[in-house]
Amino acid sequence: MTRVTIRTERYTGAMSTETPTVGRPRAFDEETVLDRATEAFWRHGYEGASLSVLTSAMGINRPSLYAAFGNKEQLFQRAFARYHDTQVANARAALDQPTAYASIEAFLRASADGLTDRDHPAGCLSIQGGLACSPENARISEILAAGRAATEAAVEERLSRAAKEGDLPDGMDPGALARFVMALSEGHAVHAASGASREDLHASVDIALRALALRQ
Amino acid sequence: MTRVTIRTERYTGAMSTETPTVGRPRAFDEETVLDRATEAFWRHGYEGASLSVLTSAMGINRPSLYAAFGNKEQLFQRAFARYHDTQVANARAALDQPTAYASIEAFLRASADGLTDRDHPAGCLSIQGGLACSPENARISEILAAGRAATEAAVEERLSRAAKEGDLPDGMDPGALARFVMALSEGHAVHAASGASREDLHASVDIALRALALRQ
DNA sequence: AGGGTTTTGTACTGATCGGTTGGTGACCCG
DNA sequence: CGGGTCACCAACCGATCAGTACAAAACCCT
Repeated sequence: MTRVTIRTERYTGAMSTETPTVGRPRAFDEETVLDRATEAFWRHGYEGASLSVLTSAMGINRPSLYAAFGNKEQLFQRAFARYHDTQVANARAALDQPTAYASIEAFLRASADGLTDRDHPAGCLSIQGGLACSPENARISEILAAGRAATEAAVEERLSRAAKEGDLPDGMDPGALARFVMALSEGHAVHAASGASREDLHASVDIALRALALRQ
Repeated sequence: MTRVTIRTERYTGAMSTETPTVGRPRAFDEETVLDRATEAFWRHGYEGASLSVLTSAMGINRPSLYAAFGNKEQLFQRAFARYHDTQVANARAALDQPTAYASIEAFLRASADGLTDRDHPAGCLSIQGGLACSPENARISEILAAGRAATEAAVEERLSRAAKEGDLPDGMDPGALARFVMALSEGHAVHAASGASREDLHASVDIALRALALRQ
C-alpha cells in the first residue's frame, strides 16, 4: 500500500494558476463549483458521481472542469481537501476543551451535528466517497482512509495529553479510546446516511459518554 | 423511499429451478460461484465489481451468470442474502446470552472477529457494498440499509426483553442502546476495511462495554 | 446412434464511462 | 479597432459498462 498524504491546507498547486490578466474571464467561481462537486461526490461516491453528474451539478461543462481541476481524481482530491477544511475541521476544533471528557463529548456532538446538517448530504464524504472501489480506483479508498486516520490521530493526540495530565480513567489507553471514538463517529455517519435523525445520534453519544464517566 | 425487504432465508425462487434431468449439466456449483461473487462485491462494492471482475472471480462466463442469477442486481441480492445467512447470522446468534451485558459483548466480539476474519475480505458487505451509489443504483443502497436496520432491530428486540427483565441500567433506552451498539459495529467495519487489527477492535469493544457496566 | 434439451464460449449490442479536439466567443492591451 | 489569449461549447475519442445472440458442445432418453 502506497503512502497517501492529505492536503489539509488550501490548494495552491501549479494547476490552479492565478487569474490571468488577458483572455476571456471564467464564467464560474472555482470554489462555488468545487462545493457543488463535493456535494455530488458526497451523495453518490467517487465512482457513482460520473462526469455527467458532476458537470450538471457544477453547472459547467467538461472542458471547463478539466481546465480548472485537471481530471476526475484531482477534482476529488480538491473536494476532499475542502471537505476536510470545512466539515472535519469543525469536529477537530471541538477537541480543544479543558478536559478529555469535554473534548470527546464536543467532538462527538459536533460530528453528530455535521452528519445531519441539512445544508449538506447526510453522512460523511470520508466514508461515502468510496470505502470500496473498483480495482483501478483503489487509490481513492486509500486517500479517504488516510483522512480518517489523520482525524483519529488528532483525537489520540488530545487524549495522550489528557493521559499525561491524569485526566483519563486508570488504565485507559489513549489509542484505543481514540479508535473507539472514531469508530462510533463513523458508525454514526453510516446511520446518518441511511436516515438517522440528529436526536438519534445524540442519544447514542449519551451512551458512549458513560464509558468515560467512570473515573479512576 | 420504497420499502425493501431482506431475504434472510435460503433463496428458493422461481429462477433457480431444480436441476433438470435433460440437457447439458452445469459445470459449476451455484453456491460456490455465489460465494466468489459475494467476495468480489465485498471487496469492490456493487459498482466497483464489474461483470468482468465478477465473471473472472466466479470462474464462469457471462451467459452462465445471467442464466443462473438473472442479472447483476439479482446476483447481488443473492450474494447479500447469503452474506446475511452466514456472516451476519453469527453476530445475531451471539445475542442469545442470559444477560444484556453478555449479549452485547458477544455481539460486538463476534462482529469484531467476523470483520477481521482472514478467510474473507476485511470489513462488512453491508457497508462496503455501496453506502453511496450512482443515482441509477440507489436501490442497492436501500437494500443494504434495510439489512443493517434488520440487524439493529434484532439487537433492540433483545434489549427490550432485557429492559422488561430489569436487566438494563436505569433510564437506558433499548432503541438508543441498540443504535449505539450497531453504530460502533459499523464503525469497526470501516476501521477493519482500512486495516485495523482484530485486537484493535476488541480494545474498542472493551471501552464500549464500560458504558454498560454502570448498574442501576 | 440420433433427437431433444440445456450449458457453454465467442463475439457482439447500444449506452455510458473518463477524457479531448477544434472552432467560436469574450475579454485585455495596444 | 485589430491581435493575442484564454474560456466556452458541441461533438467526438477509444475503452468499458451491463446485457445478449448464436452456434458448438455435452448430456439424457429412446
